[in-house]
Amino acid sequence: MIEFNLTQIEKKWQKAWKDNNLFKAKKDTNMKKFYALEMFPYPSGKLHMGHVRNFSITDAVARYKRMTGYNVLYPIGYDALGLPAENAAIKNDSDPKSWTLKCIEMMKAQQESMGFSYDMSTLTPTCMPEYYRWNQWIFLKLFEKGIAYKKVAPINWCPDCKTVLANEQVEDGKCWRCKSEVIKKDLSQWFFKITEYADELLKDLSKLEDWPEKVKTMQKNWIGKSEGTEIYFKVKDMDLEISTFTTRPDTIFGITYLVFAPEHQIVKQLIKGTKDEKEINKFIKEVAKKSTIERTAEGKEKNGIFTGQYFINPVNGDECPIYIADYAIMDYGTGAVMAVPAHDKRDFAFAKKYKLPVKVVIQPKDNKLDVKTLKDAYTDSGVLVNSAEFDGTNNEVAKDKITKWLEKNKLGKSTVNYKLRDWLISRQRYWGTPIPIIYCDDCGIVPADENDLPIVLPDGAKFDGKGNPLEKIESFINCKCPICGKPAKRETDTMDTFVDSSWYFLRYTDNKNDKLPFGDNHKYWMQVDQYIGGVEHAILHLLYARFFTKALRDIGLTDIDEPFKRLFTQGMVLKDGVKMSKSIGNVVDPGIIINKYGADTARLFILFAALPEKELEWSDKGVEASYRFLKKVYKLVDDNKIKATKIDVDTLDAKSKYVLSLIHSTINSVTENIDNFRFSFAIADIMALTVEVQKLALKADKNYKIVVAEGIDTIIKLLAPFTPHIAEEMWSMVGGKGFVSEWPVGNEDYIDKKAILMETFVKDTASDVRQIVQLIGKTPESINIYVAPEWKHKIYELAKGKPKSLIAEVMKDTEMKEIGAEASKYAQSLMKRPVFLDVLSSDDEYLALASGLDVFIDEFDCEINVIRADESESDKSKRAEPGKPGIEVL
RNA sequence: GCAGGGGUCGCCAAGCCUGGUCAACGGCGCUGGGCUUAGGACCCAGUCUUAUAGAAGUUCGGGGGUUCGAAUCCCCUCCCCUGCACCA
Repeated sequence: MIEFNLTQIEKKWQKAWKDNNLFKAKKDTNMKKFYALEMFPYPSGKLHMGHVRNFSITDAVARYKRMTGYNVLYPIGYDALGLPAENAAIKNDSDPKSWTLKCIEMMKAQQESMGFSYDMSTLTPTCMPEYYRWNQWIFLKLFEKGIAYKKVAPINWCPDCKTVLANEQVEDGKCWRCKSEVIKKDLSQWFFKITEYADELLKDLSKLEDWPEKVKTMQKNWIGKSEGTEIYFKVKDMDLEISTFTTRPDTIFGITYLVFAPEHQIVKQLIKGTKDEKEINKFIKEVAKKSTIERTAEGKEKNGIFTGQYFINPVNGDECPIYIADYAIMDYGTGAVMAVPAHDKRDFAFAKKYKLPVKVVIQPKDNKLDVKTLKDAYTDSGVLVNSAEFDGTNNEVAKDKITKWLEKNKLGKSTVNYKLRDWLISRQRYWGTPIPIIYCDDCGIVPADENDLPIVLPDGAKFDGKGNPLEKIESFINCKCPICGKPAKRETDTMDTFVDSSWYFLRYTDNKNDKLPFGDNHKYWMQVDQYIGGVEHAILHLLYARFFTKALRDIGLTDIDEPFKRLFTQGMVLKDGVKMSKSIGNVVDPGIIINKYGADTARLFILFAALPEKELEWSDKGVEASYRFLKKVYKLVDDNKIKATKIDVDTLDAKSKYVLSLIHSTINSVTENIDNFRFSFAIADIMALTVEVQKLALKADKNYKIVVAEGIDTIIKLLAPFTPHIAEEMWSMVGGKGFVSEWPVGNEDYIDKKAILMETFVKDTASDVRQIVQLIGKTPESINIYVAPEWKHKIYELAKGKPKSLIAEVMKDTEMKEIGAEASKYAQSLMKRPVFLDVLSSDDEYLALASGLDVFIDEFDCEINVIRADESESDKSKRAEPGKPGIEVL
């Protein structure tokens, strides 16, 4: 057995690719382009299997597209700013920059060892001023436009660490690092006005035809558009108006109380001076203490308290109590909810708990609701009752009618509400893009001068985990006001790292530009033709990136309004049925796999073991199978170092004709499968072809060699997108010039259905013969094969495309529909043999078998006699008897 | 609760859109054999049940329907995963 050192081969070709600068995107904008992009990784320093899968898929696409003549841009980059680096710095008493850069080097080395075909010239980590200065530049433009703005907002604040925490960093209401209780705090924060784009972001989802439905749905839900009505209520005996939002204005006559979110500003005025003020404030404090997660986790139990105040329902003059309840949230709608217990499940539950009245205003068509027996809210449609002039109206119609009535009487208006909220980009952290804003005592909030960019993160920060290090660096904070020139203070908040990833794909098209974030070059490259990454980014990153593209369009930088033409979300990598994770301890280190089996093996396994969008179950056995396959191909090429030449089909015999057919039909199927992201099918096809070519290669005849060469040539090319290193190596072994660069095209003239038919005959017979030979354990001297005319059913290949019409004919002839079940059986019996046999003349069939038999002569080196069973009466006795496979070995 | 995706012959996993080449691709595993001192590797065959068989039977979560014919279409139902979740 031949030994081959895959790791050595891989190193050799990685160097060759690098030396030849093979993957640099070309400047020629006349070429058809393809922009392949993977979601750039956070530089943790180590690749995990998820990365390897992501990149292997993208690389296969990029390589395939290059081979089919596209000018491909396949960039590399790192999402290099962010918390982990800062935490590492705190832990190791170092600084985030050197830690990050070190990690990038390690990660890049691993990516190189996988042989991904990046255009290395695009590499710009987002932590470099050359990149983040453009974050600042864009911020200034967005500030000018009013898209970036500052407002006071409640955030999670850790009093010990003196910093904001992301929701994910709050565990059970406590800081994940120091375990002290996190408090809600109002802080002045920077936002991007993504809500202004809510409608467009929603509408344009329909443009994204090649996005997974799942992702589009998730975004749609996240934006959460809901059309409804804003209704105003007057507080009894007070000069206060309450605004509420509802999608059910049709139930307005059924209101029996109203709830406020505890944080609602009006609440203070409402309870001021009332006898229960203290108690109510206590309740509010308790709710505020709970984290959002805690508050919503229970799900069922609703808590509230009566304010002592009443409001007036304008449609009927009812006076109803005003409550404060934890199930009302400040972030949605107006923070106040009109409660209709009879027709809303939450209101119903709350009303039952606090013994509030329930009033039915919608009756279903079939049965009548009775307040006394009502077990839960009725939320379906029906006809209005107890609703004055609207009685008898269908509730869907009433929604509109009542809203119009409210509008006419200035008691409300139709409105649209979104769940989407503005994007809070302020971070009280060091390792992010400094927000280019200056605070001047005289001029107020002043944007930094564009010419002063970049505002660079200062060195010498101390990372002690207490607050934002930037706040302690005087040289950074102190500056001059760009307007009046007086001493002023710099903003110390930095930007959320999602800002970096919201437009990096644009920077890649023009990453050396020092005048603008990107230039005209992007017009040629954008949109990203294929974006590939994990589904975990379905909302945040992908929504931000879409928003950013639109915002950049509105500040005149581009005409594009959707960045990613096709999105592909790959499945997770599992081990033992669960996600690979450190805590479970089932992580497989890609580095170890690469060292042991080589990058090509890892890539092949990952692409072969599951369809890319499905979950991938890691299997060591599977990896070994992939390795064996590569070894097998390598041996095949090593044994047959011949160059492909032109083929004259007429000179070929049946066997080689068959293999030639298979070669070209495989080219077609592999091409189709890659186009449809079915890499595992494509690879299975290549494997099947390899087996056939290998068998043919065992023959000594020159005739075969031509086809074997063609097969090898094809296999190398087809494998190149998946296992590029070994493909290059084999390409050079057969004397190929340069690098594997051309995708093969299936030649229809070579695809010979008859040849395939012959093969199926031979294959069937061969398996029988082989078995007998193996049973005997010795090479036979002579083999007799008796062929019954109806012998083989496997002539479907030739009948391809015909069965349906044939069946139709049969059905017509026998008027099957009327005969019923009997006919069904009849049709089936017809379909199984006679019908298809008619497609072929029996001579063809016979010839097919006969001409395929040279295989045996070669394989067993014995005499073969083919006896056609129907040649004469006497031969019928020699027809295959039960127990014999129609073959006699002498 | 809402939304999305699934349940296929030991395991992984195709097929379903466009119903009949489906007992159902491929990989793994297992069994037998060839080759070998042996093992590994490699090669061949088998791997739902019955059967001498190229035959038949019973299968694609469960139930029902449409059809001459259903893994595939329709309805109901059970189970699993994923996302969002007291969104008014």
